[in-house]
Amino acid sequence: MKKTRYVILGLLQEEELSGYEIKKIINIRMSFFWQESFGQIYPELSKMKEEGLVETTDSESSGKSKLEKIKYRITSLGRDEIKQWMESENEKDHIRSEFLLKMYFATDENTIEMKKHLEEFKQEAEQKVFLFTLFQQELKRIAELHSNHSQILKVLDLGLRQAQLYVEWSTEVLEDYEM
Amino acid sequence: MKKTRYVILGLLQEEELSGYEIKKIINIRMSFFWQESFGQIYPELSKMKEEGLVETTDSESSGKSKLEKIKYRITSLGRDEIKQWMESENEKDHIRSEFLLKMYFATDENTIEMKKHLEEFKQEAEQKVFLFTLFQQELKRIAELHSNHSQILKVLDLGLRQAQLYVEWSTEVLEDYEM
DNA sequence: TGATTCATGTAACTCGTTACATGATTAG
DNA sequence: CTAATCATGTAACGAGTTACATGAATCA
Repeated sequence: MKKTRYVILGLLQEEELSGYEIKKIINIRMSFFWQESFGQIYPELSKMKEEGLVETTDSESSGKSKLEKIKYRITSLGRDEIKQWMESENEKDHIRSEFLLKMYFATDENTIEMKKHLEEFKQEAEQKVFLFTLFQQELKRIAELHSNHSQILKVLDLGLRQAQLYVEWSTEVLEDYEM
Repeated sequence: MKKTRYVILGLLQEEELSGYEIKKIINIRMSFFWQESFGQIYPELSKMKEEGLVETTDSESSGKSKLEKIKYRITSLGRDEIKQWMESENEKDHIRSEFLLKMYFATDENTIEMKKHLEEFKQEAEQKVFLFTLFQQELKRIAELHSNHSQILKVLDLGLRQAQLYVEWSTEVLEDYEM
């Protein structure tokens, strides 16, 4: 079952956001366990507005900008919806890693290519370690502002440790390849 | 782009298998980084047979059984196809964890539910640690038989360590909840 | 004997990505 | 001034799941 609405409602719980901003946040902060595309987000926002789960904030206050940035706000109906979801059973995780699939099937004939894939995998993991560390420090600084920052920090902590594991593992495998 | 054919070809590299067996192997051994459904596997096998990437082994040798179990064998064309794939760029990983999504959005109001979800998550991770350990021991025993067992062991090792990380992390978070 | 598992396959449907169209704004 | 980014939206397509149908074999 489609979960797009819950990601959106979850983010709107904290602050008013536009579709574009929602996409950006998912991309940057949630990419290690979730992803959504514009083709899902925009239609879902319209649908949820019709259903009364969100509403648009008609803040044309700063009249200078003609850039049509539509900010959404969660309604109490929306809060009910997300609360109900929170209590529901979780769907089984869905994971697909083409790299691990190749790794699993690789033979002696593929050593050269696999080394390349491994190095790329390692680099990506290092990137993630870097980004997560940054984001973590930023969140810790402003931990008082929002009520659920401690939750986000916990998820982030898992993401960081997972990325670190990936770095360690790929380093080990690469060393093994050199011998 | 659809990857079903590569999983199938990868498994057929090692041994002759039926569609049902392919599904089972993916479910048990590869579930932490890949999944496929019957609705993908069976049509893909037919298509690949037409394309000449696989062929059926008409072994009606043991005439007693009428159970129509169709075993597939990889052809040299199929081996070319998988080799080409091995050299190609990897698609970005695709991951969806409804549990982590809930964790990310949880507030004080959801503490009771989240504890339940956390315990379930922990249990599943413990199950994985158990299963991966078993499978690893079995593979190590027969490591000589197949050429690419060392690769599988490496992937399995990552899966195991990841599952262990999940157990540690959820234990910590649960302890945090108790206070 | 009846339930469960083994085994193959298809059709309908939902989900999700990609490509495209449009136009404003900002950075170099 | 031009490229990149911001911003919204839709249509078409492809991927993937689920439900169903069928029937043999095994287990209790």
